[in-house]
Amino acid sequence: MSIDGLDGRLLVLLAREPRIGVLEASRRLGVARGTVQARLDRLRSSGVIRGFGPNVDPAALGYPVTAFATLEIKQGQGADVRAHLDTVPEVLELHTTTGQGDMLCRLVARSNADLQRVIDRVVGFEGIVRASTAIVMENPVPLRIIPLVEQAADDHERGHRA
Amino acid sequence: MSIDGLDGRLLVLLAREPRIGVLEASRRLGVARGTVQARLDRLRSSGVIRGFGPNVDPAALGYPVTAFATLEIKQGQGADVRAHLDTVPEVLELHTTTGQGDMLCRLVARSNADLQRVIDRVVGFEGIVRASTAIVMENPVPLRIIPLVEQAADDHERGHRA
DNA sequence: GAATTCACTGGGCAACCTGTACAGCGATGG
DNA sequence: CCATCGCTGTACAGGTTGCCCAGTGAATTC
Repeated sequence: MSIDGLDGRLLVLLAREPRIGVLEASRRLGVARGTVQARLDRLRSSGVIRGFGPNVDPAALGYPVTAFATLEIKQGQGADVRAHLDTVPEVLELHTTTGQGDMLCRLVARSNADLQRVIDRVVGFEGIVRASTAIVMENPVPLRIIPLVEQAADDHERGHRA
Repeated sequence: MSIDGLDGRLLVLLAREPRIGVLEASRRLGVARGTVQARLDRLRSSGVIRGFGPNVDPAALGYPVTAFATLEIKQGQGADVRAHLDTVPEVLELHTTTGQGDMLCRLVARSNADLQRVIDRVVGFEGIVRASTAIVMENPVPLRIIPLVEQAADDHERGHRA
């Protein structure tokens, strides 16, 4: 699946002003409404757009502290550890990785003190050998996708022109 | 800012079925439409809901490889490095952290080979002393917020009942 | 070269939803 | 006891959605 310039502009538009509807988007993009509708359907069914879930800010929920924990897992305990971490609400995401650690997870907590409780809960589990935590101080680049979308669209255009 | 049970149910509902409107949400929650509207306004203006941007899947855009890079920065070069990384589309997010590394960033690439190009571009910059990269193999817990929302709502309810 | 396929356009329709406003009502708190 | 606050139920106008269609142009196929 790849996207063309119109898809790219549509995605950027939606990312910047999520509240606009299909009609308004078609006006902004200078195409017919049906076109926008068809593009959106295609982007959704092809999986490029997973959904339009609300972006909830953990800090506003009372969890202003974010941290990343690298976990080392005892051989063969991977599945158990995954299941365990899945039950901890403060674990916002979990990845298994190559490298010295075996897993990397993103945590949030109510305070630095509370982070200790979260970490204890995370690592207090048979199968986790060691954990090293890095507390997030600043977030200079918040999770974003627009630059990548623009690049993907550009690549496609260039490919056609070439 | 904290949320009560109704806010929690509303957020969960929106997370599960983002396409439903205010009217449908009010029907599901068993409250008046105006109530849902007021709650939504409050959640938005208080920052709990940042927006409703589309969730774009980098893999579907042609970037199926994800990696986390820990960067060590030369003293005083932080701002320059941030500005540099901000210009790299494959850098999806960047955090400054405590711990042995100074920064942690999430990268995507078109392939493992392409990841080398991305990393070269990321670290090919005056001010970055060392980088260690962990490639993501699996993502057992994708970025989520619902469990935390439920816990925050429960906490609030319990606080009132107590 | 001709036929076919495909995406986009521009239009129309009924049904629905949104934004906004208002009065009534019960609970909360001073 | 009174005022405030949030929720309910209702109403209205306007915009939007989902869906349909025929026509056009360009690219693909035979």
